[in-house]
Amino acid sequence: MQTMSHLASQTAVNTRAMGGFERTLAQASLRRVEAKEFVFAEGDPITHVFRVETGAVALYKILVDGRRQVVGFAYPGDLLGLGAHGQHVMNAQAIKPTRLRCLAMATLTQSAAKDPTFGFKLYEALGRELAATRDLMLTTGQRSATERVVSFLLAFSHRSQRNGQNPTEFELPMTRADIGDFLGLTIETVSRTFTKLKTLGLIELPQSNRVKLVDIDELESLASGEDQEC
Amino acid sequence: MQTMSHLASQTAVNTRAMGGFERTLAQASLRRVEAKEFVFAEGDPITHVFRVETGAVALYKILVDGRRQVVGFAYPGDLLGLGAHGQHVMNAQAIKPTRLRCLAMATLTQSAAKDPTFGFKLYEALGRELAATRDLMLTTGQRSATERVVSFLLAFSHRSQRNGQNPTEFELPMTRADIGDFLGLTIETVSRTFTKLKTLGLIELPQSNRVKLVDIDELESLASGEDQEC
DNA sequence: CGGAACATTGACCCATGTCAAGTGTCGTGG
DNA sequence: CCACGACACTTGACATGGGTCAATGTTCCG
Repeated sequence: MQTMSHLASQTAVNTRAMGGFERTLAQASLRRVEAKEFVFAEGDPITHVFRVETGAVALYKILVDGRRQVVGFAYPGDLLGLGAHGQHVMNAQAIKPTRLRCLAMATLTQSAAKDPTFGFKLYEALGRELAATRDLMLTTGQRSATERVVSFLLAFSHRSQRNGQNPTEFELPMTRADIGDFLGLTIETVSRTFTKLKTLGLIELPQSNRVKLVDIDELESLASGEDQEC
Repeated sequence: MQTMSHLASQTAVNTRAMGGFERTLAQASLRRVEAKEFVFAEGDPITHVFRVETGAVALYKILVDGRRQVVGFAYPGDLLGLGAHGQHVMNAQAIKPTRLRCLAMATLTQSAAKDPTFGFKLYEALGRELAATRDLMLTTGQRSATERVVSFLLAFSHRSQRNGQNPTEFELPMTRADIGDFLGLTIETVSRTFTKLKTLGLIELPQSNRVKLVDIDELESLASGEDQEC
């Protein structure tokens, strides 16, 4: 299949294969944020682009009545703050202690002006982001609660595998509320779905935010219609 | 507010303020497609970028079990085919007779290589697309059926206004099924919601795909939490 | 005129939301 | 070391919005 991105896999732009970008970032300043601290908020002027070094960040929008849509999570290697102009249109909040590289917007635009391929690379990176967002939309728009949760777990598993970590057992850095607001479900439904999957013997939950995938084949088939990665 | 895009407003990239792009496109070849004809399909190699001149196109993905997610509609001025690499990851199907300008991918990459700002412009255009997609996600993920339908109608109204057309009465080029698959609702729910809005005196339906917005203020407040355009 | 495609409407039901209670787990302070 | 509160998570009972299935209506076109 041609799809290059998976649910939740690339909700922020990854910097692999972005050439000179790595070099520029290596010497960018480092910033630490604690869990629950904001990297930036909706309405903030855009001054920097960030790359997550360690930790994890949730990206979300809020409706006036308080409902929240998490549009993605950024993990090590992911970029934050691309794609918007002038002001941020969403909130970026750390969900665990996080270190970030900070790259001034001015540097970014300068690079784009000098290197004709650079802007194009940004474009391509955003294209991947867009594909991931659309995959998520497919999930939240068309799938049942179980399908959503299973897709989410499998996506996390694939990400772990790509990063050379254990794809069958991992720690979820986010709360049930974050997962719910990401998948368009309530906390309770997320919790019940986890319990159901555990009862079916498809997963284990040694702790509430540690997940072990027991029967991946069955899980894959539960996430019916999944747009498989190649 | 800073949001530059609205539900459904920019689901495909618009070419306004894209400088040399206009010039290049003006001499690009023209293609006609009939209603229901595909502009491209998932898996097709990407050979061209298209700009809608007249008509309308639906963009969608399909799950293996047949469920469909419409991710957007492209209207005159909108670009189709940006953001993907190698192969198309979705289907683009005309929903009425449509004329398109066709621009070879090769031309696009050449322009990007020559003009350092061109790639950056593509990036910015995709940024708007991404923002629109996230707005849609907020809608399908967090809102009730009524809120979704009303948001959709208001977005269409705003688009009409921007294009100098009547913002209070317009013809919807798409079917109820298209709207449902866009908003994550069934045909029946879309239909019932239209009927309800009509009964409440908020809209009129002279024909089934012609809508008149009667009480826009009340509609705006029904689309609660709407991320207003500035 | 007949049929196809689309839209509307009704009856029913179920998945998921809502509300409420109860159960860890962790960190802090006595 | 224990008590306490804060917070996250789980579980249950119940309500309901929207899905499903089925029938009917409408429009359009051959």
